[in-house]
Amino acid sequence: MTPAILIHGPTASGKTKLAVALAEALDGEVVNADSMQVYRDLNVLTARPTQDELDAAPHHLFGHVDAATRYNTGQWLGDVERVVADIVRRGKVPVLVGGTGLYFLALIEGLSDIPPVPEDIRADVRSLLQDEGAGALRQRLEAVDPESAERIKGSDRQRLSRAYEVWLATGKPMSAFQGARTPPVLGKDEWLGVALTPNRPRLYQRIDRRFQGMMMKGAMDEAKALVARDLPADLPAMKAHGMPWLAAFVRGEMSAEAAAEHAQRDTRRYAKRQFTWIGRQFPFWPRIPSLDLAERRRVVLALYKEVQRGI
RNA sequence: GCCCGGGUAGCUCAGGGGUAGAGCAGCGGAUUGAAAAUCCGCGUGUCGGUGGUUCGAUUCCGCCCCCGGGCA
Repeated sequence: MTPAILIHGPTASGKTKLAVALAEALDGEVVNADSMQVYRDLNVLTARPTQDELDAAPHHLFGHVDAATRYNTGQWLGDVERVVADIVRRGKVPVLVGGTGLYFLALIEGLSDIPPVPEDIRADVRSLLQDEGAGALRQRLEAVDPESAERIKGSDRQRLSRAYEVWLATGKPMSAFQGARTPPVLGKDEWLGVALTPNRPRLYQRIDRRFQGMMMKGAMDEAKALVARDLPADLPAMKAHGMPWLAAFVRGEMSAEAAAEHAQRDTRRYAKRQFTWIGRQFPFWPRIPSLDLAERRRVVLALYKEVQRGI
């Protein structure tokens, strides 16, 4: 098949521009691999591609989910499998781009084959966590799935919840599922992964400036509209960088300046975690430290040619 | 020029003759359907400079430099 290109890198590293440039050069189509850019209600705030960029090449899985939905890795994997298959069938090059490392990991290594957990069970566990706390949830989990409980550190509410949900839904410990994985959407020779790794101080500067730019492009209106929907605060979409703080500003609980500072700080911290992820999970993906678009494009196209020759 | 006050971590500051803390920022790590999430861990330092007193000075003394305020 036509090999796909996977572009990963910390937030504000210029992934979108590079993806569009590559799609144009290779007659490709851009596919979103970012957990927040899927939400329709979040455009400016998640730095989705601009109209010009959308016009330059076909785009998929951007803004196709409502903010009220609890979208997740499994759903994305299903969506992306369908989209990539279609792109390949039409003889185009899939260019997957995004900041969500877990999505890429699932894409190339598969996920444990765990049946979907019904929403009512998930809601039960959420309220259990709310009422009893992480410690109690851990105790419950220890009783039914000691192996997972052992593996999950501290009061990691999310992983404790997930493991307990799986047990409630399937009657089996999550650890029993984790030995095997679903076949990956992209096999070993079907993709080229590259990681954008700009200098950190410069990236932090870009993050801070980009947020200012978002504010000028209507981020506040976007936040207001989302707040007006009065959705549960624990929805993924409500946790997009800046949303909790802008929401606090909208409610009159915080100054705009403080909200901006918090949003920028959260984003910087996220970029730091992304660096860790790239370093540890994708140690063999070629690094591209340059911030220059033409240089990046040249490097990736050269790598891509090598991959094509190898197939 | 004179008189005060201050120069300690990236920032705001505490401390005080036995080479130093706190908050924020930051750094390292984990990561299997919430992942822009969630969690674990870590003070990162010529205590402005230079002489002196002292067994020992970031701390006390002298001089110098810088910042703020006051008087001229």
